[in-house]
Amino acid sequence: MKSAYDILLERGFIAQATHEDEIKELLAKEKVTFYIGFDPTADSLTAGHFLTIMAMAHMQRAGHKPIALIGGGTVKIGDPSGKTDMRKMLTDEQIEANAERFKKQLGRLIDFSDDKAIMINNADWLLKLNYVDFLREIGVHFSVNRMLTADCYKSRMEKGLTFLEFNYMLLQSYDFLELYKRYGCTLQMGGNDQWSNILGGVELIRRKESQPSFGLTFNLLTTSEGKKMGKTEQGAVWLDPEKTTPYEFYQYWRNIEDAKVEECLGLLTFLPMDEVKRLGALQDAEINKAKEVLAFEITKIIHGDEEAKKAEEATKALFGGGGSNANVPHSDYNISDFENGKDLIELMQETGLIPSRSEGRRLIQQGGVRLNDVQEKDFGKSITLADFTDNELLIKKGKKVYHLIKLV
RNA sequence: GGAGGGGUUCCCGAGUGGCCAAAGGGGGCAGACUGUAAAUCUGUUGUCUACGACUUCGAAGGUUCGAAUCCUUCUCCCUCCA
Repeated sequence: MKSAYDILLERGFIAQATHEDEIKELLAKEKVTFYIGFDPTADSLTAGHFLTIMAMAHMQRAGHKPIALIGGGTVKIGDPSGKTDMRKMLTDEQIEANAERFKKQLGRLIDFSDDKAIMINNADWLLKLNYVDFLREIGVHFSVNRMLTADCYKSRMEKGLTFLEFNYMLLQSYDFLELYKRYGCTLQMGGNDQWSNILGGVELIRRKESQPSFGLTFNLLTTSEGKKMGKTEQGAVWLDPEKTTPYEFYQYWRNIEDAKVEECLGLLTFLPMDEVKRLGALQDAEINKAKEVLAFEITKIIHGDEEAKKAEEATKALFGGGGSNANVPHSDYNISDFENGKDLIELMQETGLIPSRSEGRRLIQQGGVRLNDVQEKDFGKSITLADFTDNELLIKKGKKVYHLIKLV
């Protein structure tokens, strides 16, 4: 049987490891307790977190025990790694609310029943630390000189780095030590941007406990241009269906660039690797089939089978190939709303297709709006019942954004 | 604490009295080409009751016929010195 390490390697997760051979051996013969941290900076996890959660799931399936560490304490500091600016400060209430939502979302992907996994918040120990004691016990083991050479601080050396943020590494390292002592956690994993922070913890455990511990990082999802993936023009791709609907979520992955299809299939689905390779090898227009599979599988993992099917159905209806309109993004209106005509731009604004009337005008003038697939060039257009077909009016914005108006 | 330099539209960054709703780039949106891809080209990118009006250049006052530009106070940031 393949070890968890082999699986992660094969699927393309592994970026760096502190002790490759030892970790490989350890994961092959022992049940390992490992942890990944999530700072509750927003009220939902994002597609970026999804990658690490998948790694966690693979590990759990291979028999290891995950600890999902909610960073209720560390979030108050803010990780400067890879950030060009300091983060906004969050209030205690926000942090708590965010942490609650993280818990729910993680619970969907990781099995926390029967002590198969642990979820814990580092606020439990970080918030009661005594400053002087902490400096004497932990701070003494860190060299400022070495910290400053860390890659993750480089960009901040020009823009400025506060002492607050500079301490982030110490706190994360302390977390690892704490989890090591509490649960015998010997492995920390995370995105590759966490490398320095993870190393800090490994070294701290070696110095304080004279014991080995390990770190492993994952490749981050980036576009072929090297930008972070999981972001759209509207912001991040969220795992919360209220922030990013399953349909939008599906569409995001359906529109992934060709070069990333195989990588994403490996990282973000549970499909067997030979299937991943087969799909990834498809060429030209054929690769769209692979993208359909990718979008469906990922949506299924996050939102469940039913929502994935709905998203797929809606996509078929909109982009050709039949299917019913039932699951297309839509708004319900009364017949009376259109009896005297309703301004098209106003309607588009109400459905969220456009943020302002000016935007609507531009869009229409540039030929970016279609009503039931007929281009509309008149920005003063008033929609009446005559514009509906079978009580439905499909508004298309650009090539990919649809909204259905239903009369009820 | 002292000296100096700054805060401009989503971001970076020009602009030192009217020609400024503000150059240029990035990003976004739309059009063309396509495969719901990438790349490329074109247009566009404050708001509105739209050939005009209104609100924007850290904040509040002031000078002026007229201010992003000048003055005053405040505030935040950066650099050098201590």
